[in-house]
Formats: sequence, structure tokens, C-alpha cells
Amino acid sequence: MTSLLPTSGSAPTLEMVAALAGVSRSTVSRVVNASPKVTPEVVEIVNAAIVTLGYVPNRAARTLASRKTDSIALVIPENTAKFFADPFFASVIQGAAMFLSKTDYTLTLLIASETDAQKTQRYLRGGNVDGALVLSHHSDDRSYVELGQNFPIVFGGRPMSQGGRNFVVDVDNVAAAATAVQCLIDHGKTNIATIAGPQDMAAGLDRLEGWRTTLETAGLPATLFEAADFTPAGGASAMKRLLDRGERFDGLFAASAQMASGALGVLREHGLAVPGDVGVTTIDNDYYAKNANPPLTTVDQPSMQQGAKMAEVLVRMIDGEDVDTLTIMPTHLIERASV
Amino acid sequence: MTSLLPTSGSAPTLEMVAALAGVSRSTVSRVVNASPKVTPEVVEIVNAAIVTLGYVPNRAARTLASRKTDSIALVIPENTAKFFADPFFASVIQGAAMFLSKTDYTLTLLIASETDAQKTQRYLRGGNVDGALVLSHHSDDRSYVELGQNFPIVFGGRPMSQGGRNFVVDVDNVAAAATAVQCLIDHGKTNIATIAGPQDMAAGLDRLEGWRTTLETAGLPATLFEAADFTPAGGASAMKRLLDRGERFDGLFAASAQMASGALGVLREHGLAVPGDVGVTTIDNDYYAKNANPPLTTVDQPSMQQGAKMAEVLVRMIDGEDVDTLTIMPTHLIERASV
DNA sequence: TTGAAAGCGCTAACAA
DNA sequence: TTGTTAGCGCTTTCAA
Repeated sequence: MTSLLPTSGSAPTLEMVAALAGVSRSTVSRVVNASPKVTPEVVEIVNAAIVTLGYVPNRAARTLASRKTDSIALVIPENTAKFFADPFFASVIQGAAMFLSKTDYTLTLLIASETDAQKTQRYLRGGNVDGALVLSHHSDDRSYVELGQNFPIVFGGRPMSQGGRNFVVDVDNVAAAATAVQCLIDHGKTNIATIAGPQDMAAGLDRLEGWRTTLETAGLPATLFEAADFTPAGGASAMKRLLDRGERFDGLFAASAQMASGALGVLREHGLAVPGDVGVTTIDNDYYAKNANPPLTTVDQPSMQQGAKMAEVLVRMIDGEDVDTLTIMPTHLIERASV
Repeated sequence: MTSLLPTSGSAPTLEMVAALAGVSRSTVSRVVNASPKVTPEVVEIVNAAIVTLGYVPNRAARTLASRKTDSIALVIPENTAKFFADPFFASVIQGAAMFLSKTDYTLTLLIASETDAQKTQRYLRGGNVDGALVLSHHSDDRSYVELGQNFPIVFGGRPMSQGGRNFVVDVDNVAAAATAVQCLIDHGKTNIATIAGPQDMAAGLDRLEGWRTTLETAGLPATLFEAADFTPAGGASAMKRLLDRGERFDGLFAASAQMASGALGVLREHGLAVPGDVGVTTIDNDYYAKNANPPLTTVDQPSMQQGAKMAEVLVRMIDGEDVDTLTIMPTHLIERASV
């Protein structure tokens, strides 16, 4: 049982470095910030002093004086469990982290469940970060959209709330769904059902629309659909509801690979073969798509690149550059054994 | 499209609140920090001003003045890919986040190998956080051990480096391994091999020791082992090496469920039935253990609780309370079909 | 219970 | 190229 002293108040300051080096604080500051206009000899002396003292700049003081935090937040409006279950988040973060490691920004993850939405907002407004990446999904994203009007925010996926000018990096969900559905049609399927995503998310709505318009264009019926929450469990129960309807279908477009994998289990239980009885296509080239039985034909959504792009756009916004309000990432079909 | 902030563009300051409320800055500060000695009427007036202005305290200024950041870091000394592949990290973070949401600390994730080690150290030393949780593993953790001598750090798992006093929240890996091996013995297995974890990690070493001593105590041979890196792929190749030796064994203790799942595939390829030909036990009650074929008998390591405990210990350290230098989390056996 | 005043450690004009 | 001088927005003695 022992207690530890709070960080002993003896952290070396810039002033101490200046004294030891025999120069002014400004000069030390310039050296620390790699200003080009300092004589090499002085730089050397100052650096020596920094080393002997073990000096590390105080971040709070720096931020207060410069109005820059050098860090940005990645906001995930989901609970922790869902955050870790969904490979999409992992990829986006990886992409963002990868891009930022080339800069000197730090990434702070904010897993913002509905309960502490307030806490998150205060965090962003309190000057903790220079900007934020928001993986927006649900219709309650209005507060972020508002915040985005006078604070640098880049949305991953189109926010549901209207109003103002938003910066978005997205995939064309309508087109992605259309590709997946067209693949089913190309394989001769004529009765194509869908398990749609949540209808309070843009991705959910857009993918449903892509399914509908593609079928209508092909002169095929577009009536069989059930919505779920993008999870395997949700996909499974939607599949059951679809089967309970008793209508026949030979194709299924699931709006996410996680839902598709849930649906596959139910199909199997009901003695329906894939792709024999029902052809299946989906979106997301993740673990679930690759390891499903059979492996799923899917539309690859480049989440890692999306994360990197989001970070890039945000950093450029912070630096005051002009950036496009909308960046669309390309998608492409990956054919496997499910259709 | 309504904006929340005054049109001035810059965020409202404490001073502006004071002016609007007709009190001094000190009083506003007291209200913001819930000081008990402010008249209720004044509190009300100030709060009204805060609301109309949409005031949020500036974190940097606060930190600079108070020497408190109200945030702590969770350092993960692995690359991003491994971070997301290992459910252990997910659980620990979830536990820590859960505990911290009850406090007003914010959690900042530092995936340490993304940035170089130097960058992380500077981050911690630069006053960005009040303390850190370090999921220490490899033998290169000396710098954290050193930093821990005068900065609040709680290690998840015993660090490899010696020296000084460290605060650790761990499971008894020797005992956990012993439990898993004993289970094999209890099922009549007499030739028990092991796939050990990395020998530069405490968990790797301790689990190997638990295997060895348990066998020796039982008067059984303890010679068949191969080390791997805790991943499925590593487990698979260690399994191959084990088989290549040509020695017979009827039991296998894999030091992690991920390695066990990799080993299972190799066993199957070689026509060895589990548990018929080889009984298998492991450690970690995660996705890999539950979804293996057959499901794995394993020792449950309560990672979520460990994360919560780590956060709790750290917060108490920061608050200057006395805490134990070592906290051991309980483990327990979960019997499934693999033995 | 409240206010005045002195910094916290740094950056950034402006001078020199 | 270097130093001087103000702050950045807040907390915190110390008086009143």
C-alpha cells in the first residue's frame, strides 16, 4: 500500500531551458518549433540544454497560447460493444490513424453512446481538439451537424439531419446496392428480397433505394423487404420475418455482410440452399463476408481508405485549405460463391 | 439552420459570463466547479448567463491553471491490426471506458506503435493526461516502467522490466495455466504438450511455467512445447512443429484461445480428432474459444473487469489515495467439448 | 460569500 | 537573428 506523488512539480519549463542555454524564452520556443531563423550554433546550445534538463513542452500552455491542440477526435456514436463488433469502425480508424501518423496530429477516440452525448459535445466545444471525424449514422446527428457549422467536422457517411454545409466522405450507397442487386439479376434471379439497414441511417435508406430502383428498372417486383440493424442477430430475425411471409424468392440482397451472415444461418435451418435455392449478395468485404458459408459475393466498400480520406480532408480544413464538401469513395463487386 | 454560438466567432469566455451575470470571474469559476460556498441566487444567475452564452470552459486554460487534465491514456503497445484482431484489448477498453464514464475522466487511446515510442512518451510527459493505463506485454516496456516511477501508471499484466515500484492489475497466469492443464490430467491425459505464448511476455512465461510445474507435480513428462505469438496463425505453425517432432501426445494446452483455434485446424488436417485423439484446453473465453469446433474448454480471464479495475486503481492513485501495488483478478474454468 | 490579483507555461507580434 | 512584452482563459490564494 503506497501512494504516489502527483507528477512532481519539478517538470522543467521553457524558462529553465532558456536560463541554462543563456538565451531568451522566445529563442527556445523557436528551436522547439523548428523555426528556420535561428543560428545553428544557438540551436545546438538550446538542444543541449533541452536534453540535459529532459524538457518536454507543456501541452496545455502551448494550446492556450497558440489556439492549436494538434489533436483531432474520432467520434463513434455507438456503444462500446457495437463499436468492437463492427469491423467497419476498425478499418476506418486504422485508415485515419495511418494518415495522421504522417502528420503530428494525435487521434482521440470518442465512443459516444447516446447517454453521454452531452459529454462528447462539451469535449469538442471545450477546445480539446482542432476538429472531429464523425461516423454519423442515426437521425439524432443534428447536434453534430450544427456543431459542424462553426467547427471543423468531417462526416463519414452522409448525416441524416439537413441544414447548413457539411463535409462528407461517403460511398455511393445507392450505386453499391444497385451493383449487388444487378449481380443477382444477371444470375437469372427474378424474385429478389432484401434485408434493409436501419431506416434512420442514410446507408440504410440509400441501399434500400438502390435495391428498389434496380428492380423497377428491370421490371421486377420490389415488395419483399424487412429492415434490421446491420447486426448478424438483426439479419437473422429479419430473415425469419421474410420467410414467414410465405412469398417465394430466389434472390436476397442483404444491406450488410453482418446481416447476411445472420440470414445465412436461418436459410440453412429452413433447408434452403445458397446459392441453389436463394442467391445472396451483400455489401462490405469484411470478416463476415469472407468467412460466411458460402463466402459472400459482395460490394467492397474501402473503409480504410475512407478513414484516411476523412482525416486528410479534416486536416486540410483545419489548415484553412479549400476542400470539397463531398468526396465519394469508389466501390466494386467481389464475386464469390453465394450467387 | 440555427447557430448556437454568438456571432462573434470566438467561443464565450468565463469573463463574458461574469460580465453578463454581473459578478467576478472568480465567482463564475466557483459556480462552474460546483463550489459549495456560493449563494443559491448567484448560482442561478450565473448558470442563466452560462446557458444564454452557451459557455463551455476552455480545457487548456483550465489544465494550465489547475495542473489537471481530467483525462487518462490507455496505451496499447501493438500495431493497429493486432489491436483490432485481439478481443482482449476490446474487453479491457470496454471495462475501462465503463468505469470512467462514471467519473469525469476522458479516455484517450494510444495505439503506440502507430506513432513511434518517442511520440507516445512525449505525449504522456507533455501533460496531456493525468495518468496512463499500459497494456504492457513485451520486454521493451522499460521506458514505461521508468516513467511509472514519477507518473501515475497502472500496468495491465506484469511488466517484464524490473526496477522500481509498479502498479499492476493482473491475473495469476501460472494458476490459470495450471487449472487448464489439471483439467486435461483429470480427463486421463498423460502426455500433454503445450503451445506457449511469446517468451518475452510475462503471460507467455507464466503460462508455460504453470504447464510445466503442474505436469511435474503430477509426475508427468513436460518436454513437448513450442512457443508462438498468441495469434491463430502462430498457433497453427507451432502445432505443425509439434507434430513434426513425431512424439505422441494426447493432450494440448494452448496458452491462448487464438492459438488454440489455429492449432485445431492443423489437428484436423492431420486426421486427429478433438477430444478423441487429443484433448485441448486453453485460456481466454473469447470469440475464438466459443466458436471453435469443438468449442474450447478454457480458463476465463475477466478482461473487462480487469480494464475496469485498472481504471479504478489509476483514478485512486491520481486522487492521492493509497492503492495496492498488485491486484490479482480471479479466473475460472469453463468446460466445453474439447476435452 | 465575494472580488482582486497573481500566475500556470507557452506563443507571437513587435522591436532591436 | 534575437529579445521584449503581452497576453491565451482559467484557478487560486488572499483580502475584504
